[in-house]
Amino acid sequence: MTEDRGELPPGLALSWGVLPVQRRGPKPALSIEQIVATGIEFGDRDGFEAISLQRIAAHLGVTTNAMYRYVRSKEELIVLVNDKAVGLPPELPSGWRPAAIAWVNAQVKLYAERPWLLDVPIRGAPVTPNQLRWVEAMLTALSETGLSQHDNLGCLLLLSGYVRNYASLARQLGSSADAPVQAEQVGRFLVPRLIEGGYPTLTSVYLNQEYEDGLDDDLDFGLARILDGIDVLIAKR
Amino acid sequence: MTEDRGELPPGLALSWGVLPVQRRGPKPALSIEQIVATGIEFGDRDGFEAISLQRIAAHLGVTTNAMYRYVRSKEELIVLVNDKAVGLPPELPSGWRPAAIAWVNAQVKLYAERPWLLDVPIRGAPVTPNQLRWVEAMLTALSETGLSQHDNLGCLLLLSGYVRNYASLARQLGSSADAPVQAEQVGRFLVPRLIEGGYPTLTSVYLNQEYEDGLDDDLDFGLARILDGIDVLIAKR
DNA sequence: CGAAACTGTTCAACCCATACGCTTTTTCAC
DNA sequence: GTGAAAAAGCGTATGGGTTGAACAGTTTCG
Repeated sequence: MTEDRGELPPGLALSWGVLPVQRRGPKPALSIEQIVATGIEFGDRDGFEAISLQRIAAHLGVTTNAMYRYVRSKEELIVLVNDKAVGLPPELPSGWRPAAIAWVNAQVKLYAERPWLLDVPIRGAPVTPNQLRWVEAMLTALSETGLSQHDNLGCLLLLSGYVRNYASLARQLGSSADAPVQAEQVGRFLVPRLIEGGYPTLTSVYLNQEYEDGLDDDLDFGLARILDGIDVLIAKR
Repeated sequence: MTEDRGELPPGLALSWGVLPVQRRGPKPALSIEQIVATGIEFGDRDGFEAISLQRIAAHLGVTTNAMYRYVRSKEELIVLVNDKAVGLPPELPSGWRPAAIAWVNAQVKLYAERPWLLDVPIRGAPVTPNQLRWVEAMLTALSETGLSQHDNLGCLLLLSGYVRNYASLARQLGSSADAPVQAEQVGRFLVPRLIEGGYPTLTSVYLNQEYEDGLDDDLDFGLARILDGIDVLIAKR
């Protein structure tokens, strides 16, 4: 009856709602939901670094170590917070291409709303419920391409990697108020060294200020490349 | 004369060899090179977690806080260690397509040799010397496509995101000895929940064990998609 | 020589994690 | 039914790790 979650990766069982059966002893003062919700709250307010066991414990009126009755480690907590914060994917339009565009844009929006999600270290393949909802949504949209499951997985890997990369860059360049200032400062430091160090192409990139303009275009650009590439594959088979 | 590195991101100045000028006072007992080399040593031997200021300090016969005379923070240390460990890119063959393939494979090899590089959190766009060598190499290879610099940057973003994602997945699935066992265990846990939870596509993916076979094929697959997508763009312009 | 500047150490705070001990509640034997 | 044992909960104590402030020793410049 009691699931043997000994060997499972941190957060897997808990994210699916499998909690260790408790048979005797005092009632828990807290709940996982409460803890995770507090973690998200702190993340939204003060960023990823603010999600600490100590802070959550203090906020809930408990000592830090009481947390370890609910999660095995901070890593497990982060996995749970991440899955909850990711939430559910939107309804995708029909047609794999519009669906892919909608899916990518939804993720970009998500990362814009909760930038700290980009700071969550990636442990490996997604296994938690909400993450898998996103995967499932895109995978079913891709199923109409007629490609093999294997190929569809490859396409998914391509898309998800791209979104994350793009969102990470967009956060650095675009979001915060002093970002342009900082970017300019970096440029002033970097350009002379690029010139002297033998980085001709990068030098011209920086001098043309290619990195500054329209990030929205960049998103569509890379996405179009990927989708065209998939199209080529579909035509080929 | 003294560069104002106050506003620069951590590790930027140091990675380019700009150290604060020292005029009087005792000679430093250590050097940045020494510290970074020790960090890489620990990373290679025991993984990313083993790179700690305390350990490095102990190994070099100093107290932990003496480290802060050399680096501003652990983050800065990690940036330096990362750049050094990344090293120089290989010579790329001529032709942008072969060059891209070689570039991607070289990175995959790098990540296979130093898996802990995948645990280094990504702060944003690359700015350190060796990282930029890689960027420069690929960018010059792409320059023969006749695309705009802007487009070339988009292609690069595509490729680098893909490599990292792929390598991260490959590490999880393929490397360690007990990985298959763990994967199977995850599958046993997950499949019933996928069935009941309404994940039909993922269920079939797991049942067909699509995730197990040939990762090398996957690398080539996604890469081919990207390159085909770029090809389409070139033809279009 | 004296003062300025840089060195490294000590002290202190916060965070993650483990071990142990006390209390509470359930279970089961009598 | 009742009471003791078992197990779960929380707190205290302890230790490794990152970070910063305050302090004392050293070297070099003026």
